[in-house]
Amino acid sequence: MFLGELERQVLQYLWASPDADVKQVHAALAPHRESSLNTVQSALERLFKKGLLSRDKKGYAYLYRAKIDREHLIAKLINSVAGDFIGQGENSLIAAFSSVSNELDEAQLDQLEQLIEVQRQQLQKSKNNVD
Amino acid sequence: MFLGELERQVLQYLWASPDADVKQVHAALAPHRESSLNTVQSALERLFKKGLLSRDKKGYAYLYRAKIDREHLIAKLINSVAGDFIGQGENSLIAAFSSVSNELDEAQLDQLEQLIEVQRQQLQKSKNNVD
DNA sequence: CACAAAACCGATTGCCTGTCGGTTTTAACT
DNA sequence: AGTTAAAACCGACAGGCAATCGGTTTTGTG
Repeated sequence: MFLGELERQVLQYLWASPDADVKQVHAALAPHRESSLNTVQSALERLFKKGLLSRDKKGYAYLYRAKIDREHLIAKLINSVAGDFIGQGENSLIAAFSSVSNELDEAQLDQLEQLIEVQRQQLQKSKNNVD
Repeated sequence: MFLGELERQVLQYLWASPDADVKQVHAALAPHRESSLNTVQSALERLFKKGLLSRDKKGYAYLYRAKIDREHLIAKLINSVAGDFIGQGENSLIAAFSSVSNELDEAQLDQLEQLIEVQRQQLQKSKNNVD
């Protein structure tokens, strides 16, 4: 999967301001980019067709929302670029982690271990909920 | 940065068999893909222009080598797709890690911590070499 | 039902990969 | 040095996708 510059900006805006219509998105992007309203409309439609946005009619216009949050999208993108280089047997995510890990310094490794600890607690919690 | 299918296959081959000329690469890819020799040549040239390969003349032909190993390339790609969504202040790599970490199970977290440990030792070693 | 607002469609541009034929360069051999 | 075959290089074209936007159709509302 690949996203263009405008599509990324649209997504960023919708993460910050969900349930926006085309005019709002266009207005918000106007300072940074001189795209016509139709152009923004097209980007919204493309993202919708890609399954990244959902929408509901409200009066005349559609209100758009991101169907996926930033973290999950980044995870998907990482999986996508890494998966192209990693065999089916291997676990892409772990392989990707290992690809990056040898560029990290000690402080970053500390941060990482904290993230792992958080995720461990998360898993423990959902386990308890199932019990 | 984005790589096409043929470019990826070429890279994969060169990682396994460095210092190959066009004919070798073409021969190696032939079973999987029916590209002409010129097509493979173009892919090699494009990768060279992108800075991903180096080359030296040996007789008639150039011998190509990957300038970057698989792990570093994946790391670069991750940085590239993640960086588009992450502000300049933030550390893209850590942010990317955190994006993926909430999809990992306990076994994978264990693997990750091992990787971190390995990297810690790596850092310790290079520190000693400097001393 | 009329009409304005928004959605939708189609065409165009630009960029990139893959494709390859044909020409130019060049290494090697006599 | 000249010939020649091998390989590099150049240019063109197709296909796909994002961005662009004008113009037409659909549609919600008074």
